[in-house]
Amino acid sequence: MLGDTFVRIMRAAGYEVEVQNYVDNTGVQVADCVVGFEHIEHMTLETVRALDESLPPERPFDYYCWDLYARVGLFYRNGDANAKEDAERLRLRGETLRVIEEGNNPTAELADYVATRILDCHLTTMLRLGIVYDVLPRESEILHLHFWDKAFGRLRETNAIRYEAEGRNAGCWVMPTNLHTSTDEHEADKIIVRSNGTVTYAGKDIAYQLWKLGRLNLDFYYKPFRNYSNDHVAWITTSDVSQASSADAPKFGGGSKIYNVIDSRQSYTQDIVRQGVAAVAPEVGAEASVHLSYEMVALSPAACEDLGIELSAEDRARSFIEMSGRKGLGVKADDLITRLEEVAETEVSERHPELSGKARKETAHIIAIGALRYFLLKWTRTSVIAFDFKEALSFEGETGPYCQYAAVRANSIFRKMNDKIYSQAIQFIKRLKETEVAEQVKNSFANESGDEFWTMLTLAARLDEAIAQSAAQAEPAYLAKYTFQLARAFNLFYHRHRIISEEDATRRHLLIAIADIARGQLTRSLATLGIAVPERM
RNA sequence: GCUCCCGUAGCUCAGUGGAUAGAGCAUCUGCCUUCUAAGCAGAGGGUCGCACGUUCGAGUCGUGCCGGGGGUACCA
Repeated sequence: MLGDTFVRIMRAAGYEVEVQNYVDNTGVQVADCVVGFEHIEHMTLETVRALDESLPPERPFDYYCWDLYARVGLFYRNGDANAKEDAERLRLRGETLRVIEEGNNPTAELADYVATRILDCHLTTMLRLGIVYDVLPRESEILHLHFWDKAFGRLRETNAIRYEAEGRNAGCWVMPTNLHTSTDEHEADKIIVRSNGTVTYAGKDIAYQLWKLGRLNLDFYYKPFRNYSNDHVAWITTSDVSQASSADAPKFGGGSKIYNVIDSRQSYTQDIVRQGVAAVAPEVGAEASVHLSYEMVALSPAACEDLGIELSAEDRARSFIEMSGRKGLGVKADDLITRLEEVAETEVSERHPELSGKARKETAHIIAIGALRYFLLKWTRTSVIAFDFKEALSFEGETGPYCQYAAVRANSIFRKMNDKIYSQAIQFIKRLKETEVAEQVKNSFANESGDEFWTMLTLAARLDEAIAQSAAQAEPAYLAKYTFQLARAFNLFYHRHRIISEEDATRRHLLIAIADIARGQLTRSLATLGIAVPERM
């Protein structure tokens, strides 16, 4: 949500932006799902595929894997959530990870199926929120197309990493760093290549970021993955030349600046990655790679209760509880969106019984997405979001629907206004430079409403400034706050002035012009946040 | 230990060195014969964690302390 909105803001500010979604298809989470299928359920690619096809639409493959992943967490602990992980069972993960990385074996094929299906589900969920991607670089290609090998060579040449022959990290390639000092418990150096020869995420991300900056002189092969519309396809990387249609794909990567939208808990890893990138490509330096970090979305104690999760007395006293996929502790985006849509539909049906079922659903969807997007965007990136159902499902006060409502009210003025009154106002405003007209306007601004007019107009005029500032600070919350202020100002303006029925013609022309400007700016501001305005609400 | 972030109204949070520190929620009180009340107006509620410093001026910058959280994995 943060990344998508930042993209919209950057584009609105005039930048050319490419949207990538990194597909970590050789990582531990995929490996764990595969361990679940192979060693708990004793399934193969064929039976997993059959299972997938038999799943009901309300509990699709990603839901199944969410549950399975939590079961694997228990499996590693021999069924006791509080026990230590069993070293023997944990070895299954390591072996699975290694075999996946190696490729060309049944386990790797199963992993590929699982990762691809999860990705497909993920894109569908994101599309509900209005989020789309340009390219989906897969971690497996970073390895198979030798991105890593090349980056590895450069890291060695520049002495950014060194081989440890002995000690705790014997057999590993590590990157020395002074980002923090070492203790008995914690080594200062970061392991880039494990003693079994596999590469850590940090290593793969260094290679990936070098490609993103056009500093690797290698490229992926591409094939279409998802058709959003006729002119927008999300391309996925492949190492299989025969399947690729790279010639039809746009040119990806090679950016001058990259924003890596990653949880602040990964800031240490990102610092390491940036250090590695800067060592290999000193000409672009560390500034070219920005860690666009954000604090986590956690659960409020009340939300845990709503989810039926029992909390210790200690946890209940906390302001938030961290989500955990491994513990199955979290809110699934699809569930939340569906719930928001249901609540919105109830409201829409009450207010607009005349609308068709289809129109109600469409309106409810727009409101639900507006509510969710604003709810997640109103917090600054450094603030932990303690997710609360009551707050997230609220449509009043500082919310997306409040802002949408202001725009809907504005539009409804113009829907009810007859064309003649509107065109009169437009003609009048066009003649502003004429002395006589200017004099009339000046008089209208001179009375007690003048200040209100100016407040509304100057605030509306600051949209571009708000977008520029939001882009410069990489802080979507700034634009969210501005949008709310603009909506609030319009609601007050709407309340204070009758527009269509205003009898003083000059005053009416001005009210119409101001309302027209306000609704235009509000609509643009909302669109930049990825929030649409429904016909009615 | 080291390191990063947070501490502002009952709660959740904004706040770009500059005016009397602001929103939303919650509580209380008003306002629908009108372009939509998912709205508007009003009331109460503050030692901006503490101390010292820089400055004409500090919620904002610096130093130290106190409290909370994250990271410091051969996870990501």
